[in-house]
Amino acid sequence: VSATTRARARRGEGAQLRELILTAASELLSETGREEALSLRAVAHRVGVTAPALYLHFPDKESIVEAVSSAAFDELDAVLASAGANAADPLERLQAQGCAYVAFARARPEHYRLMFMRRPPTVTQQPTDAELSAVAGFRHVIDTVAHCQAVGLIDRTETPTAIASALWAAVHGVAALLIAKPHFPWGSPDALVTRVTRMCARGLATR
Amino acid sequence: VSATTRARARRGEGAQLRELILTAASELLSETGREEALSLRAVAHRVGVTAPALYLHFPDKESIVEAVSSAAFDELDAVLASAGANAADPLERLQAQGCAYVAFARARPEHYRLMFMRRPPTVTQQPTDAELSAVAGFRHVIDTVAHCQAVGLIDRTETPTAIASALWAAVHGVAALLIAKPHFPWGSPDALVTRVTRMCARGLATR
DNA sequence: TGTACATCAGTGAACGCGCGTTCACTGATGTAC
DNA sequence: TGTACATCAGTGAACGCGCGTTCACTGATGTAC
Repeated sequence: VSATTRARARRGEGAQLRELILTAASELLSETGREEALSLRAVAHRVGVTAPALYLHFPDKESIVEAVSSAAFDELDAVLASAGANAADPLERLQAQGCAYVAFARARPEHYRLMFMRRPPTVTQQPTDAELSAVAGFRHVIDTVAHCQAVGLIDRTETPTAIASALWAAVHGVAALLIAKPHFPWGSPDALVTRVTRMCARGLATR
Repeated sequence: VSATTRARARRGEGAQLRELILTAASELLSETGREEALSLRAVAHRVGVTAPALYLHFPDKESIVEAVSSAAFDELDAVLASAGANAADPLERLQAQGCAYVAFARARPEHYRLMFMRRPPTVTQQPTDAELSAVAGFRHVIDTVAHCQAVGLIDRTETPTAIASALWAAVHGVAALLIAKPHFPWGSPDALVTRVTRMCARGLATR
């Protein structure tokens, strides 16, 4: 919202602007909670620069959005990597990862929308950077599932990837509904997320 | 896409246009798969009328969108009401309802987006018609859960509504992910949905 | 040490576009006398 | 049975808006001689 003009960068330091653009875009997304608020003019204004200056670092708007999304995927990756690190057993760790996932989504709802709720590009193309990062974060869940299977907490009739996909879908559902229907009478969001993760854990556990 | 002009309605029959508008809007959504394609001009053109004519029946664009969404909620309600009617037991019926839910979402992805993945209005207002319809459809799931509890298939430590919410979240996750990330290597979508519903059913079932 | 010059990091104005919406109007259809 | 009139179901042109993007430019900064 501040409108002061940024001092021009020195020779060779133009690349600083790139980071400032991404930060501004990300903050704009968090603060307004509306993807449409992320216009080139708004981003540029927040940085203290004019809109065409953004083209010095990005070929078009879409690539700015994708860079923001990609950074958010990295963040989620870190969250999942550390979640439940000190859990008593891997099945508990799995639940902790589920809770952390939803917490991330609720903390950054508009980023989460960008990451997981956007309309896919109509052209069937290569996986984007963002999609690859998604897979990277997903890896932590697959590993935990495999660990559960290794110690006999989950049986081995299905692959870790298949099981992790099912879990992902379930927690994504919680995250997405809480974001899209915040006024729905869920009772407490925390209760919903623990209920779902517990239901999943029970459904997977060996008897 | 056809451009022929529609014959003007006779006196007193202007209300026919309302239905035509809703049908056109709904078809446009299905065919293009893009909410942005649903512009007043596009809808009007498809009906064979000029854009201002839409204001004869709707105060603004938003109320057209909401009417389309509301109709879709009614459809989903019907789907859930009849799904798994001939299941062997209520727990199986619950799974059938889950599958039917996802099938609906996949058959009408853009309608599903409107219903469940849209940004909520910033003003915290009364529940919309659409939201009330959502509750109506949700009722069928709550009933099935209650039935399961009545016959001892699910234990009674939690309320039917709480359990149904958890189930809704889980299947919503499947639907939403399949819509938003269709190119992700899920394996077969059907496999994913049965895996999730089975996991949930097992997680809820009494031992 | 001074000066001409290339380069870099931007600016400012403008473009075309599609959008929701408004407004004054028109012309066929039915009604009253 | 004929005619004036009100009403209804639209039309056509225009509005202002914000958007992504382009383009010619400027002026400070560093470099070569």
